[in-house]
Amino acid sequence: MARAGSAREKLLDAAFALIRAQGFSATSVDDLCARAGVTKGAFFHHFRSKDDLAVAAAQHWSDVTGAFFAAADYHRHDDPLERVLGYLAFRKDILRGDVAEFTCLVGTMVQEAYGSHPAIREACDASISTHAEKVEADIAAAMAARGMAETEWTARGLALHTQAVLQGAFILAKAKGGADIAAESIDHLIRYVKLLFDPRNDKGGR
Amino acid sequence: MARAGSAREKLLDAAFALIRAQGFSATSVDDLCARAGVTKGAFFHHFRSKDDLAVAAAQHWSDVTGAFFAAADYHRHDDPLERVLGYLAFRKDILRGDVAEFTCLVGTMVQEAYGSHPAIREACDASISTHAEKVEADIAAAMAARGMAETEWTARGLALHTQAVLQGAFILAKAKGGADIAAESIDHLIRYVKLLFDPRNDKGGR
DNA sequence: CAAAACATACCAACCGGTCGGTATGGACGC
DNA sequence: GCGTCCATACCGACCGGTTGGTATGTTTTG
Repeated sequence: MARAGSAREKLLDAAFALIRAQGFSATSVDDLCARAGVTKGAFFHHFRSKDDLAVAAAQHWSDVTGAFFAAADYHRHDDPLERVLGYLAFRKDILRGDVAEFTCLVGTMVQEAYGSHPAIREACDASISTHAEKVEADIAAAMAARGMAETEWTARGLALHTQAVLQGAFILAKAKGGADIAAESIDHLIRYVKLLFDPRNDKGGR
Repeated sequence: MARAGSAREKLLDAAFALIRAQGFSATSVDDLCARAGVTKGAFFHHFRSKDDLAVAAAQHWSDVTGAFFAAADYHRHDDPLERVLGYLAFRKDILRGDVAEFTCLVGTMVQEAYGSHPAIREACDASISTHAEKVEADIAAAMAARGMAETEWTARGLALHTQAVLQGAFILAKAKGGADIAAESIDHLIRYVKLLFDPRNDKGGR
């Protein structure tokens, strides 16, 4: 597809930075072009519309974050539960720098687009769901390894819950202007997962 | 202050509906006036700027939701833990109708405003924090009633975690276009709180 | 009647998007 | 190996409509 360093790549990178910091609507095409160092002509050569850019950015976000998490070393654990807990610890670890540097592009975008831009909503949903499925696989393996068959919750539901906690933690971080409460929320999530898989609480509590 | 049915009230109501559905930036002053059935003159008579409207909307949101939750009947329980669980069950109960009808105004707004509109960020933070403090009071009472002194988590941290889960559940609901996963996430939160207060897991697990 | 509450008319800046054009480079006939 | 052809990548002036905001009335209310 497009070469690295091309206008398309630069516009996508600019979209990551600007939309995460200001939101989608508040980011103009001119803003994106200025940040990417290209002109409007280049923008509309690569993207049919601003909405089209949003969809492409969501897909690119999936690719970039997918590779990022695939390269993380929590996958080394043999025990799938350790991989899940390692994943969550990793998510906590990367809460560094400015808020806009660790928050989620698609989580931010879907809030503005879900009602009026179906294509964007769908692309964001796909990004979140694809990521959740990887977590789900480890959760399901951990359940199977422990013979947990009668839980009143599912691997998929718990995987999506982890994503909800992360997205919510980002909102609190934005509201309070720092990552501290986000980290605390992830600690609660880690504690919850440990409790769920604790033999004393078989069947998921109660 | 302003009478009910006045232009100010109508504009604030319009802000609730439009911003929850489209976000803050995508909602124009003209949109708000049209929805409220007033003119621009009325808008700028009551609010110095669009940002000013956002701050007022966040404060009004605090008032309205504060009264709404104060009137809910989970407060009847004598056991503070039952009040906490009743609160969460209530939050799950009110996930009805369109997504824009049950999601959080300030959670939506702070995503677009945190970096560039400090006054709005602050107003949203105040709204979330004030609400969380009421949950915190019941959590703290429940901990005291059970003599839980050595937990590695605090009442405030858990209260904020409940808000993070709710905000995250809203994002997933927006991404997926329905309330189902939001409800499932709240179920996980309820299960977590029960586990935390389960005597078998004293000291908060591990 | 004075002040508060609204309406009307208007503006400059900015918005997403279009359009005619150029620069580059690879494919292909000869 | 050289000119023709064409697709891709990119440029930047420009357009009509919309934006937040203002200036100046008119109406309502205490």
